[in-house]
Amino acid sequence: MARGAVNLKRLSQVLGLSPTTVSRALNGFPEVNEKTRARVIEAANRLNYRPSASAASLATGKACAIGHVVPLAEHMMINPHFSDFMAGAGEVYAQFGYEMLIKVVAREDEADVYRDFASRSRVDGVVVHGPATNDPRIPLLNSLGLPFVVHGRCDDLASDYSWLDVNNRRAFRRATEFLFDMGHRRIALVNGIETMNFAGRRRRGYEDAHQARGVPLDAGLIFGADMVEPYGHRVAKKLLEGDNPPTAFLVASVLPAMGVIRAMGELGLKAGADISIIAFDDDLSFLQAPSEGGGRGIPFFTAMRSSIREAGRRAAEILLERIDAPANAPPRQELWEAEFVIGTTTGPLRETVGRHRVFPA
Amino acid sequence: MARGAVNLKRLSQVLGLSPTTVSRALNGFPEVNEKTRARVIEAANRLNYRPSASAASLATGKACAIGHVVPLAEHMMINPHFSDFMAGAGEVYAQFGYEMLIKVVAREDEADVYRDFASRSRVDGVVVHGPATNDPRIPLLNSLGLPFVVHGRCDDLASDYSWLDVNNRRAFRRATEFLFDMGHRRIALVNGIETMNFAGRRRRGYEDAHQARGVPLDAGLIFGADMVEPYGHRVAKKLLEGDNPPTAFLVASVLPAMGVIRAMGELGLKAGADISIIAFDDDLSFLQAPSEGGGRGIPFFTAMRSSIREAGRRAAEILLERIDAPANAPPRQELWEAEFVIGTTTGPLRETVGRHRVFPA
DNA sequence: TCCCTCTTTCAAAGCGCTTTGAAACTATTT
DNA sequence: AAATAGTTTCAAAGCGCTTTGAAAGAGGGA
Repeated sequence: MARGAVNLKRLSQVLGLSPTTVSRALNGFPEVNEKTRARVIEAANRLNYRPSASAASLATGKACAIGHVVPLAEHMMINPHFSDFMAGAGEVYAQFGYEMLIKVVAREDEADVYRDFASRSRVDGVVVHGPATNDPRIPLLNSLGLPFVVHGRCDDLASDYSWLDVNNRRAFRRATEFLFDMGHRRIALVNGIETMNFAGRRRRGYEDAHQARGVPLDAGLIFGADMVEPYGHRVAKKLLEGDNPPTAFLVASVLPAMGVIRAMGELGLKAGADISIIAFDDDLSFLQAPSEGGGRGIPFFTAMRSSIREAGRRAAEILLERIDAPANAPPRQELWEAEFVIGTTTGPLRETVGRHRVFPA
Repeated sequence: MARGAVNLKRLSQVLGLSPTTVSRALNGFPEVNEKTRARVIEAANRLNYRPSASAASLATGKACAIGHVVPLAEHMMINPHFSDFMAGAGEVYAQFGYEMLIKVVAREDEADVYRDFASRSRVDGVVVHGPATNDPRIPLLNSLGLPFVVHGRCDDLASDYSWLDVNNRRAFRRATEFLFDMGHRRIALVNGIETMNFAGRRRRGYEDAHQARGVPLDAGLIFGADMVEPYGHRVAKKLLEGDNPPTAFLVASVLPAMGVIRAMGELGLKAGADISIIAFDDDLSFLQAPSEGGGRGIPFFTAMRSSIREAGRRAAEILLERIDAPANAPPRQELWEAEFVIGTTTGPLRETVGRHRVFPA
């Protein structure tokens, strides 16, 4: 405690009341006279009284904090997708008087951190990021009795835990079919890392569409890696300079999609006219131009869009709800549909798509 | 505390020792027999004992947590620069057993949060992000007695507080002179928001170079906004389509620099050959291609480079050091020089830079 | 007036840890 | 054997809050 800060004892002395009454008055208990309560609140504000967090935690057993574990690894590092999610969650925490506790650790230490969170009662719950198939964290957290919510899902038999996810499979199926409808047949899939569960679903959606339309899959058009800008650039450059290039790209994030755009720029190709691109758009805040006059202009990318920030908000709400709910409450599971927005990066198939074409006059 | 978790009392009963001795044994006090200590540690591991965080905080007055306040506003939201910094800081915290506590609040509530942090002793120190000129947070934190370190500086008379900053002025002067040396005379400055202190310094560096070389400034070439991708795109498009376009761009971050690249691609211009670009590169992790074979390849952007993640690490170290240091210890101040790396986006001035040029064969 | 109920306040006992000051035990010296 | 010093352990008192169970005060009915 900062030196000289006023604590409950001192405040109650000043008021000529017992600590009990003061505590109750401030915490909204009904059995305290409204006149007394007003007096207490006034004095608390005047003396700038704030209850010690650790003392309150110790007494109540509640930490009023939510933990987020961030793997230190290269992939799934603190990336823009992640931090936008956090920003959304943080808003909700602040609103409900919770703290957000972030721990950056090597992946192999993640389980330890959860155990630590649970037994040291540092947090009341955690958000699980980037679930893999059959992620060991779910059974661990269940056995620890620590409330949690998963951003994403672990497998199709969404079993006994709460999650919030986007219907990635349907979104990618729909986007693929949209490109088919535009006449495209060779569509590159620039996917995220396939160990991440959501990437697998996206691929399945892409495959679903091919199967439904009877278009054969070409393994040479499917890629998976961290969703960073240079990845998109590298893949696009390689494909577009190679033989039999694709006429469209389906990209897992706007970051690699920007890389694809860059590669096309270098080759003199124009998005929409020469090559079509659809990106999954998490509505990342740092890519949005400050809205001039309110509404958003016509989007650049044709995209499957779902705000990851909004997902962060909702995940936080679900978690707080579960923390207050009885332990046997049924898990909450939400599947969101991505919005499909048409921007400037898609167009009908052109007859001749050569490489190093002269820029159209 | 999780139900059934073993606490100090239980552990000491099991061992047949007093809580005092067990606590001292685990905390490395010298006055405990090494044999006893070994026995205690073994039992603690076996029973999976972990001291309660809040109880320890309450008893010691130390929170073992560092606070970061993130304004909810549009600019200086959780952006990639910010989160890379956090990742670096988080590594250091984890290493020293500290927690990172993040609070997302509206800017006008920031002072309240600091007061709260201090009087509720939730954190032992804070990191101040994005200082403005004469930032009110510095006197506030000083008066609260809460240790802090500033990422950046508030004014040139770097007074009585600890900070870590990059020599932005020199970096931008040097980059501008580099472009002058290449023959460029009309150089656009795509700066960050000028209320941020660092943006002012960058502008001054740009102006220094002009003055030193006797090149007149053109206010029509200077811009300031949030460092997002569409900003660079918008400015570049406007300038390059206008009369008397610049031949080079000096950009405050790789994000808007990517926007500039995109605009150039749309106009059929090639970076380096047609237009030169130098960006300030914070070494953002999500823009780095995974290093194949260890070393980093030839960089795309010619850039002033300084790892913001490394800055996060160092800032955390400085803060932890200050927390342990006596209150009257002199502040720590570090000024880093940015590295200048030559990539593919700069080249000598071309005679004729038209617009909508045909892509070179 | 007395008794009963309802409202309002309080004293005291934790929550689980650290830390002070003292006690018990050992080893060394007189 | 007694005194001294050094080592090792402990009982007890907090840290600042919440919460239980009880006491005091107020109001109403007999």
